[in-house]
Amino acid sequence: MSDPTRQSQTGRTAGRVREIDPAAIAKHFDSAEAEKRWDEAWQQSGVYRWDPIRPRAETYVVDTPPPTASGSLHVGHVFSYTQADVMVRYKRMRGMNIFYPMGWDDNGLPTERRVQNYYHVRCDPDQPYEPGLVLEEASAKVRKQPARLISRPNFIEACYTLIDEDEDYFRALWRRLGLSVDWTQEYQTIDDHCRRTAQRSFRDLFEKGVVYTSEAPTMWDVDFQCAVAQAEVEDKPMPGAYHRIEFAVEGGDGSFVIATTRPELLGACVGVTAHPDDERYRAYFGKRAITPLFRVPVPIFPSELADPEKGTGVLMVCTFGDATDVLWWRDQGLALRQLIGRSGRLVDVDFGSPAYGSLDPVAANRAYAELAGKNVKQAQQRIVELLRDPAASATGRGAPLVAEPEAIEHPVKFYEKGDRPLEYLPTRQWFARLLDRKQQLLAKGAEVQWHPPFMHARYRDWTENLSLDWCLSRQRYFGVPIPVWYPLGPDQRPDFAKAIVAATDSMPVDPTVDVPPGYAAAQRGQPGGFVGDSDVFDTWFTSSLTPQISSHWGEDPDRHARLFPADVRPQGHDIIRTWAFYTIAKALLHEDEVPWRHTMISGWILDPDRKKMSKSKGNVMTPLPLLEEYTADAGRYWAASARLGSDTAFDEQVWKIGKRLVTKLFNAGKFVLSQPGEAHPISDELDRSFVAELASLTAVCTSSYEQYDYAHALQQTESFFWTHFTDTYLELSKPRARWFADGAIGDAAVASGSAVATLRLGLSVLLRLFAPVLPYITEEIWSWAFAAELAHASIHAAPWPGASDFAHVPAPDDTGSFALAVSAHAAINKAKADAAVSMGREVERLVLVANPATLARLVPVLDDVLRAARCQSHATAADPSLEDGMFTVRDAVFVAKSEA
RNA sequence: GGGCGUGUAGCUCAGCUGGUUAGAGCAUCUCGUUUACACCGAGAGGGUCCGCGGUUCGAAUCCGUGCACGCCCACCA
Repeated sequence: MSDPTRQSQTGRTAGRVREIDPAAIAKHFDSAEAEKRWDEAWQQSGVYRWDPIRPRAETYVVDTPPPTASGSLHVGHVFSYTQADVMVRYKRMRGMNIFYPMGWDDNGLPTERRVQNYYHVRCDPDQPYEPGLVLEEASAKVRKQPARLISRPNFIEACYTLIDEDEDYFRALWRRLGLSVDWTQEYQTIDDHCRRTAQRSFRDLFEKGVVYTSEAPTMWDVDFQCAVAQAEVEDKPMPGAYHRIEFAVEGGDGSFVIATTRPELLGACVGVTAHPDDERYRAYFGKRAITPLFRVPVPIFPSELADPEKGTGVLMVCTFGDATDVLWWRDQGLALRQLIGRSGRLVDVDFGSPAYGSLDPVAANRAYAELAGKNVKQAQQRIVELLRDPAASATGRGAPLVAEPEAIEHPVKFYEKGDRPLEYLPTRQWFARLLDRKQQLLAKGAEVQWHPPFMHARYRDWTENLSLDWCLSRQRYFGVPIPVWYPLGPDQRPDFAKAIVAATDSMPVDPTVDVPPGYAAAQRGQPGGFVGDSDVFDTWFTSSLTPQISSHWGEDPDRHARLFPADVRPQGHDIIRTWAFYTIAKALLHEDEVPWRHTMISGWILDPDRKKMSKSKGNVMTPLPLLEEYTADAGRYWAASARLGSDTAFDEQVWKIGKRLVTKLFNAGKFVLSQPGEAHPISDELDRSFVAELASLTAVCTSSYEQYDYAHALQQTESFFWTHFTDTYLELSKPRARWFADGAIGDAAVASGSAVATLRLGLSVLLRLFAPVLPYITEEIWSWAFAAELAHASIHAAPWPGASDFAHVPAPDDTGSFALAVSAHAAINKAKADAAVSMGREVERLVLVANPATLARLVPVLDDVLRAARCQSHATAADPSLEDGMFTVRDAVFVAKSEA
């Protein structure tokens, strides 16, 4: 189909060209009608269908980003998905067999949240399943009441219902936008196939010893009650305060004051540290401090990580205030005094127990009773009051709080979707070992070609600075279950070291429902029986497998070989550290491969004030009204005008320009294809020099696209189309093109045929250069004549323009001829503008001035210039002072309007 | 604190490996209806290419440096 040797050539076709009847074509382009019609035609003809038979080398595989359909739809989606589609369309026209799937990322929190809000429900795993439960969108009245509690299976059903609706909406947008997706290759990250792929991935990593489970302090969101990975954490500046609290040194020899922003963790204090060189505290190293209020002795140790400049230079180590606390706790083998529970409230503890070892358990427990059950904020408030009481002192020298809290602003870690600061809680989680593979991760990242290249730095920086293994498990409901069971001992305690991973052929499994091999269902939860892991995977665990999901890794080796690694991953720069990183990690861990050879990184759409668009700011633009007003092609034009990787302020003006271009193409197409003519070879100097310009434009566009620089190709094509084609060549060749209709014979017929053939070649090439960006209008015009004439039913399956389009056109005698004609034409235009006459006004006579060499070179195209200007007679004058290629006009006399 | 990017006309942006007088579109102004297009055409005005220093016959472009803006990462006592 795309074999260039089978391509017929405009201008070579024998006999009359197939012209259209301009009257049969609407005055204006009805974009809405055309978009609907062509979308249907494309789906029917299957132009975007992947051919599973063609070899890998001819295949271009796209690892499409699966959108979160439950998220809000805005112009940013149009932006980045169009940029990818433009590249895909180019590759398709280059003859590549395109694999371009669409997935939906339904897993996880965004969907759960949307279901909770939409139906005003909460998932409660203890509720019984209600078969056939039908939920409705919650009314304002219902929303005022407490959310309805529904069972986990009901909740998951509700998720499925809603994502189906959301996906329909997205699908409609993608179709409207003209994304050349192969809709037979669709997946949902929650469907059986994806769950199987994710669980298979886990099993493979388990067998390779890459994943492990451990109970360790993990970042924890107290609202979602869920573990969080390093990649999902962001810092927010928060107001806080230094609280200066006096500790005693055991044995009565001294005291010191620590500064802390988290006084509520005083009861969780397990140590005290200062810099080894800090003279103020050197004497205390090796001794024990006594905490005020709770009177617990804790070791005092030196640490390089303590900053003498910060606070008072000495600080309390708690389980756990921050990441450094976790480090110290591990390195020093400190006690574990976990005060903060999973819900973010302080749990009950006994300060008299050996784990706490208070010297005055009664007083400690009395104080702590004031805090237990409170959340962090409330506890902080209360403990500050308690610390103002001199009786709480560990030194007996007055209130432990030695100064009023000093307000500061400091960065605090949040889950990116969370509302309250993260806590570190010791919980059992599954992890993937990444820290010991940094070098390989960096090497794979360097193997990928990043577009633009500087985006590679983000990947590199993130990988180099990685400090935690990947926490894979999440305490959520709507996700892919971790396919693991644990044997229960006689005491009903799970043996985590003997995890039973589901067999590949049983996947997908839900361990909370399915039974592990060798056990009976009745043994669930029984002594000597088993228990299923109730957690699900981090959503990235599944979405990092999109290349393998598409290639049917582990299921269809032939397909996998044809589709993996993919050729290109389009995505946003905000998810380099997550999606790109984890995808590279997975490909490395499973097969020691890169997941794709190229990645194209789109920028963001900012609002006109250069602020990021977000739902909460209320500055989100929805795309459909824009597409209605300006056409889908115009929206694509806007998206394709922006270079990869650069954030772009939304500018409706660009949509307007896009629409103007569409209209112009429509009109130019109508004109060119309505010229009748004998299809003579392209012979005239003007025509040949125009074709030479066209060929060089084509070469520029091709090389730009090869570098993923679609924006440059578009800009060049647009500028050529407007200035060289419509403003100039069309005008210059128009008189000759019309000769045929006037019954020209002999040389005139040849000259006329040359013009018509050139117009058609120009249009055909320009349409194809525009086709990746403007699929609708180009297809529309293509269908008028070229589809039959050039034997490619769809422009999107037509070959990308190249040497074979120009091979039959002889080179011009002077490659500068066209530029000279443009320049001379412009000089006459200026004379008309200066005289305030219309461009169509006939010229009785004029004098064309240029330097002698330029005048001589102009001769072969002079007639075309003069005819286009409606010039009855002329003279030339030499002015050696003028630069090469420059013209001016003198003594122009115009035919009076009434006569004309 | 580390890294990346950006800075060109009133606005949005092109200007590749250095090469005459720096470009486009929009906006402004003037003129013009011409059988593809008034959803149009022709023309004009408008710039210390962020500052400073350097390399060079020649710098928007290369080097150094400073400034401004944006982003990523680190910084949580």
